[in-house]
Formats: sequence, C-alpha cells, structure tokens
Amino acid sequence: MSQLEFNTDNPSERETLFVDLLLPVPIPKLFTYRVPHARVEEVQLGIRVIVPFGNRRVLTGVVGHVHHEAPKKYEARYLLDILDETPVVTTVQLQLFRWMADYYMCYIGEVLNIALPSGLKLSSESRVQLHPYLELDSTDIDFSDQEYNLLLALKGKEHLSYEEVSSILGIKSIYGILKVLVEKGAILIFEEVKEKYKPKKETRIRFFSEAISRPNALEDIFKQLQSRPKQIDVLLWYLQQVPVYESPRFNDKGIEQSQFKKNGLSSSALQTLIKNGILERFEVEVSRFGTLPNQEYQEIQLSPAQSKAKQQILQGFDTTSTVLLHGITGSGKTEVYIDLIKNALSSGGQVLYLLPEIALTTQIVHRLRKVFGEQMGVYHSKFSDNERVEIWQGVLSGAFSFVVGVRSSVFLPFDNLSLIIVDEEHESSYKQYDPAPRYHARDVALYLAHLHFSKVLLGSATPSLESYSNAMEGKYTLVTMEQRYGGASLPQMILADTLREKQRKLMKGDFSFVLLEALNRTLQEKKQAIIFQNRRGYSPHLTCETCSWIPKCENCAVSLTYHMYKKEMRCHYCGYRLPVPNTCEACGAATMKTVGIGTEKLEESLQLMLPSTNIQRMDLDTTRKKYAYDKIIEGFEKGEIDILVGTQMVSKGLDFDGVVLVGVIDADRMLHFPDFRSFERTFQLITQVSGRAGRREEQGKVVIQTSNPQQEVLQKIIDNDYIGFYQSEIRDREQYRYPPFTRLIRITIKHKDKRMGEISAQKLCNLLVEPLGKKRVLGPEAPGINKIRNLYLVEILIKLEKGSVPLQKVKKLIQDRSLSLLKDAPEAKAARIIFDVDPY
DNA sequence: AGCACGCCGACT
DNA sequence: GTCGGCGTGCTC
Repeated sequence: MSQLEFNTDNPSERETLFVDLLLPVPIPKLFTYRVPHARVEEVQLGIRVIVPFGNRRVLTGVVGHVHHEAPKKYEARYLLDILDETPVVTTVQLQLFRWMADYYMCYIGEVLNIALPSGLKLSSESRVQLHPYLELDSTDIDFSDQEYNLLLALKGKEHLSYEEVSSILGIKSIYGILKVLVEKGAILIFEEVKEKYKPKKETRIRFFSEAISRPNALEDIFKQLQSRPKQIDVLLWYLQQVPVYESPRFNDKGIEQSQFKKNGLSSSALQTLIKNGILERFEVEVSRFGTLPNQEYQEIQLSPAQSKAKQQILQGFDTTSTVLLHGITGSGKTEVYIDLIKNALSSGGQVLYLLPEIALTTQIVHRLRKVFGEQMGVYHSKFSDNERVEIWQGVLSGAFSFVVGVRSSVFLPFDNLSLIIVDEEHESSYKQYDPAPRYHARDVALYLAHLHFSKVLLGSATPSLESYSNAMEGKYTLVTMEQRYGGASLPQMILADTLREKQRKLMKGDFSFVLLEALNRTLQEKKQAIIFQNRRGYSPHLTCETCSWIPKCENCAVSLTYHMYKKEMRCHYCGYRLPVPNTCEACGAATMKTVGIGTEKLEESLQLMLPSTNIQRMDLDTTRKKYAYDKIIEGFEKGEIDILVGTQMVSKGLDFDGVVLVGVIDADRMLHFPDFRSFERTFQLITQVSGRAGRREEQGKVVIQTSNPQQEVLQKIIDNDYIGFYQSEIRDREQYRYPPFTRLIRITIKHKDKRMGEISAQKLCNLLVEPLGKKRVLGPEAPGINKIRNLYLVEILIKLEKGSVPLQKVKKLIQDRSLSLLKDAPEAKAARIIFDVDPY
C-alpha cells in the first residue's frame, strides 16, 4: 500500500503521533516524544520504548498517553525503538502510579522506578570508539601525550566504557579530553543499550530426529556402535529415561545435558554421538523456579470457629469492601485465608496475599505451595532481579493467578484482582522509608482494590489503631477470632521488676532472677525458649567510664554501634566504621565500657551462664545470606537449638511446638521510644512475640522485664486486653491530635549547611502557616538524629484534622510553596525537601 | 537522577 | 597557565 492510498481513507492518519512517557527519573512530569511514521501501528499504552534523553543518555520509558497534539513550547524528539508488542504495564497500573505520585507527593518517575523490576528497565552505557577513518600511524593531526595514549589503548579494542577510559588515563574527569578528540575527528562516542533481563536457558540432548525416523533405525544404530561400549551406555541410559521406542514424541523434550554427567556417563562419548549426527544438542528457555512436583491437593478442614469467621468475612464483603479480621495469635487465621483464596481463584479472579518481610518464611510458602501449586508466584526481596521479571511476566501472561509477596507486590501487573489479603496489617515494614515513593503497602492495596473492584481482608492479632477505628466507625466489617486453634491456651504472662531485683541484687547481668529461673526449668524439661530484644549488634555504643565520652560518627549525628564479631564500631546510617578504641580519645583513660544490650551481647552472656546449652542468634546480621534464615529455623524445629535469641524477626510466622518460654529483655526501651506510636508498637511486638509460647497442650510462659510494672500498656498486654488498650490509646490520640484523628505529612529539609537548613525550614514554615494556620504546622525542629551522611536535617510536621481540609489541595499547596522556596530563598538553593505522607 | 557547562583554587 | 573541584540548570 502506498503512502498516498493509505492517507486518503483517513486524513487524520497523516498527523504525527505523540506519546507521553513515564521515565524513571525524578522529574515532575511526563515527557512527550514523536513516533516515527513507520511505527505508528505498534504504539499502545503500557508498552516500553527507548528514547534519547538529554545530550547523552538513553532511557526506557513507559507509554502513559497517546495523542496527536504537538507540544507548543519545544520540538519533540523521536522514539528510538519500541520494546514490547503487548503492554508490560496495564492501564490500571498507570492509574495506580498516578494516584501514588499524587498521594505520596512524589514524582511518577520515582513510582515507576520502584515498581518496575530493574530487569525491565534498559540501561545505556556510553562507549568510546576509534574513528574508523583515522589512520593513527600516518595522521597529521596533533595529539597530546595523554590523547595519544588513549588512542593507542583504543586501537586494540572495539570500544571502551567511560570507566575504562578513566582508569587507563588515571584521571577522573575525562570529559574534556573526549570532547577534544571528538572535535579532532579521532573518536566516536555512542550509546550501547543493554537488555538486562536474561531468560534462563538449559541445554538438552535428544536423538537427532532424522537418525531415528527410518523403521528399525535404533537397531541399526546399535549395530553400528557394537564396539563402542561407552556410546552404547549413553544411548541405553537415554532410552531408559526417555522411552523413544514407545513413541517418538517423547524424544522432543529430550533430557538435560548435565544429567548425563551426573549419572557417570562419558561426556566424550556423548560428544561423538552428537558429532556423528545421532544425538543433537538444543536449548530451551526454562523458568527460574523449576518445575514443581505435583503435590497432592490437601483438603483443609476448618474448625467451627474458623468456618464461622469465614462466613462472617464473606457476609462482611456484601456490605463493606474491606473486612478487618482480628484474630488472636494462634487462632488459625492462615487456614481461613487459604479457604478464601481458593474461593476467589475458583471464580476466576486473581488474588494477592501480602505479608511483611519477616513473616514471609519458607514455612508459609511450603504450606501454600501444597494447596496452590504452580499457579502461585512468590515475590520476595531475596529474589534476584531476573526472578522478579519472571514473576512479573507470569502475572501478565496469567501463569500466576495468585501471588504471595511483600510490600512491593502491589506493583505487579494484575488485571483482574478479586481479593487482596494484608496479613499482619499493623506491621510498620509495610511502609517504605527511604527512596520515594514513601508508600504504605496496606493503603496502596486498599486503593488498588478500589481500582479493581476487589475485596480486601486485613488480618492481625493486634490491629493498627487506624484500621481498628475504621472498623469501629463501620467503614470496615470487624470479624474476631478469640480462641486459639485446637483449644490451646494463652501463655501465662509475668512482669519481672528489674528495678526491684537490682535493689535486691538478684539480677545476673541483663537477666532477672524470674527469667533465669524460668529459663532453667525450660532447659531441664528439654523444651525451647525464645529471648527477644529488638536491637541487633553487641550493644548500642561504648562510653568512657571516666569522662563519659562516646564515639560518634563523622558524617551523622549518632553514636557508633559496637559490633563485637567484627571488632569494630559502625554507623548504622552511613556505614562509617572505626576500630574499637581501647582508650578514651577525650581523656586517655582505658575505661571504655559498653552501654545497652544487643542480641549479640545477650547471646554471649547466655552462653557464659549456660555453657552446655545450644544458643542461636537470629537477626539481620545472621540471616543476610539467602538460606541462612531457613537453616536457623530448621535447626530450631529439629530441637538442635535450645534458645533462640533474636530481634523482631522471631516474633512472626514461626510455629514451634517445643517453645514454652518467651523472654522480653527490655520492654522499657520500646515504651520510651520518642514516637507517638511507641505504645502501640510495644503492645503489638510483645503480644506477637508472646504468641510464640505454648501452642499445643502445654501452657506457655512469657516473662517481660521492665523497671515499671505498673505501666498501663504492660498491664493491658499481660491481660491480653487489646480492646482496653485500644480505648485508652485512642483517647490519647484524640487528645493530642494524632492519627487516626489527623493526617500527618512530614517535611524534611536536608542541607549541607546547618544554619542555611534551619533558615530554609523556618521560611517554609512561614509560607505554610499563613494558609494553613499555626495549629497545623509544627516545627521546624531538628530530629533526634539531625545529621546523616553530612547533611543536616530539619523537620516540619503538618497535622491535618480528618475531613477538615481537602487533602489533595493542601498537598498541592505544600508542593508549590516548597518549590517557590527553592527558587526564591537564597538559603534554600542547595536544600533538598522531602515529603513523607502518613509517616510511620 | 545524570550530565554538561561554568567558575574557582592548587599544582605540573 | 591547566587540571579537576563543585555549584547550577536542564532534560521532551
């Protein structure tokens, strides 16, 4: 079809097509590009394209809008290439991303950056190449020594990266030299674009089809090979595995090449067979998750309490799209989830099951795998990027209709979600802290459900105040499970008064007499114990007993944490490290002492007190490697470990029958953490970790060490009185105007210069007080840690009473004022302003 | 975020 | 004088 004919049907086809792209850069808008005429047909929403960006960069963007309006203020550039035939990002996701950028006050590019596994983002790297027409030996161009050296290095190579050039020349800024050489016509610079995702390939072996197509072909082959016993071995083994004589069809799949070696067959014989055209080698793409054995489908019989909860949940979904399931620890929520998931899947919808990082253990995955088999995908932070891409594509293709995953699974490309379960809904790890978007996966899940018209089930033994109050107000349906599964009883809860014990000299190090007694009895009975302390490392810091000097980080306003194992002091914010000082740097005395308690120290002192006991520590430091976590769990499960010392990692998802004692070392530290949520957190953490004690017949015991046993929160904990806790806490929140009665937005100003930062923050405050009122703008105030990575921090807290102000307008206003501050105030020129909506 | 350009100190 | 530091502004 000629161009002319093509255009006569529809004159508008002649107009240039433009696309607005989401690019993974922190810039507040979409970028408009022009589509080459030849490729107009290929463009659609949600596909990835490659575009030039700026002078030198090449980026992957996602098509967010297709239109015919040429931008007025600039000339749009052309797309370089189109990567997909079908969308990798669905239209629902595009809506979600836009909403997130608005709600969390960040750039849509930042959302895209977090949402897409980096395997789907192409990277480009600048390359330097010798100019093809340059004759280095006979040229009359003048080169400096440095330039000439570089050209010589390039001569042997096809191309070099900037990094390589920089190391060859031994200087950092190579730009000047490259520019001169380009002008002299000696080199070329180009961009090399690389696809990062690589499908996994497997090499397999099978009969060359022509070799066995004739009748009696196999017999002939064996006859020929009579005096080649090794080759016959290979063929016989293959025929054992793949019964080709039954049907030639079986031959198509072949067998993995590595299997031959594993079974002791000669690889040179195999090689010869291939060379002679009897066998052939071929490659197939395989899943990184392997093929799963068909596990027998397990029917789960729900207990009466569980069926009742399930019925109530389903009824709840008739009136509210969100149900809050408040089920005490050990009440058997998981079985209810499984049943609901099966329901949802059988009616053709997709299901997303969110778990906090620490609760997504091998135990739960195994259990779910038995029921859901290969239609279940797992999305976890310990997965490689290639694995994430496979899950992403599996959701797109429909291979996974059910995904269990952590926070970031809300970004997967679902197109037909019917149920989202947010387990341990109160967990603060659902909130992303550092790179924007600073989102809360539970809240994003609620919006995602709204987009899909799906249902949400929030589950917890200790619901967040926000969710419980939503249930109280009737926004969510509340369903409760008050009994432990199988009639197990709740543990006996004891408060150990450390202040009194100290006065009577009963404490042994950090352990109270009460806890040690219980521990000894547990060990005598050959049972297991968990010791909980929410702080890793050996101890928070060192201090000099003579002059109380404390080693501090050079770049951040924090004391360095003492790590005994590596014998060093480390900053948990920037990674700065120092060898442990033997003498005080301030007064010179050799009186450095550790202060505070970390898991490492507890492990050590327990081992000293109980030398014949098997003690294992479980925290971030001992579980960094991919399977370390599973190993510890396995050891504990088998009873090889008597005492498990750990951080909040031990509080979730572990069900062990042998655990009868849980010790909480320092409840006070949690209670006194300077944050309006510290009581709520303490209640949740201690209740959760207590749930690990005594699951079957035997009643467990929980010992909580505190210097103030009268503390109301602790009393509510030992009484197992969530509702009582909720009522007293919600009163406090109302009185002090905190969530759920207000919405918070935290603004952080970062600046290299302390004073300039403070002035910028003050100016921003003034800009905001004027429209919002003094009551709603708190600060500016330096946070507890006021310097991180050599940047000083100042915070402003915005408090907005619920329903009193249009949220989106206020956010817009805050953004506008911040931008004008950056532009107009000289002190704020080099400042960075960060927004955290609903900080946790 | 990257990357270019421009303006400034400390060295062959 | 240049090299290389860092501050500033722009990217369809």
